[in-house]
Amino acid sequence: MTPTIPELGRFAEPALLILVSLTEGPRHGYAIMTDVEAATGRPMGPGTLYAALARLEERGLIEALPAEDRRRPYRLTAVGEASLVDQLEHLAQFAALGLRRLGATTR
Amino acid sequence: MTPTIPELGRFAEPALLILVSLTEGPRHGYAIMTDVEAATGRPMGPGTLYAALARLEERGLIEALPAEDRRRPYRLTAVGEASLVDQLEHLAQFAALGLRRLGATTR
DNA sequence: GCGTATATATCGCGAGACGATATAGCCCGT
DNA sequence: ACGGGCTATATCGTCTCGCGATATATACGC
Repeated sequence: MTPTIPELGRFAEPALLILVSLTEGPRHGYAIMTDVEAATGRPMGPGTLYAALARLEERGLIEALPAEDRRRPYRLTAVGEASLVDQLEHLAQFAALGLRRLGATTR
Repeated sequence: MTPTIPELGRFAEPALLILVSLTEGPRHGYAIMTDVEAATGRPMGPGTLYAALARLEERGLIEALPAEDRRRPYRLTAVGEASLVDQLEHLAQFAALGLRRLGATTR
């Protein structure tokens, strides 16, 4: 695996999907759910969603905004955005490396 | 998350690292371990490694070759390679989408 | 008023990531 | 020849996490 990819670590699926969804602006849980489902085809159940949201907030990657109606919107923190950029860059490099190795052309 | 990414599912970290490592040819467990560690910086312990190998073999993504010395080499199956291409392509698309959203330039 | 969509919360199972530990053969230096 | 470090695999236990199921409540349309 010749070229070095630093810090390729723990890219948890649902968490990343949530963070990317939040790049379009603040959103509450249910909106993220439908958004992600629309984008990926696979539904993300509430168990997965709210658990991941709680973890992300706890770790300071997202933060809660004052609730409107019964909606509890979240937005990316600076840390969250930086972390997302970082992870996506590693991910992109890793995927590119693998595909290069396989001789496949990135569509 | 406007553009649709079908089947963005379960991109398990260690499993993918193993599969990518095996694209360079058949390798036994320990070689994969050191290879991955060299490439990523972070060591993958034997617990993670051999458990993941067992799962990958069980699912037909890799297969064992006749043992040389005390080494038990594995190689990618056709299914494994196809699956890897598939996952890496989705991963690349996803990462690209996210980075585009963030307005970041891929280094 | 009844069903459906919106919205969040919580529990529990099972899979998996990962550190720790065990075992054993091999190679090298002294 | 022996001791230490590298090669190589196996296994156990824990903790995290993904995810389905379920519960609850409000709002909207028919």
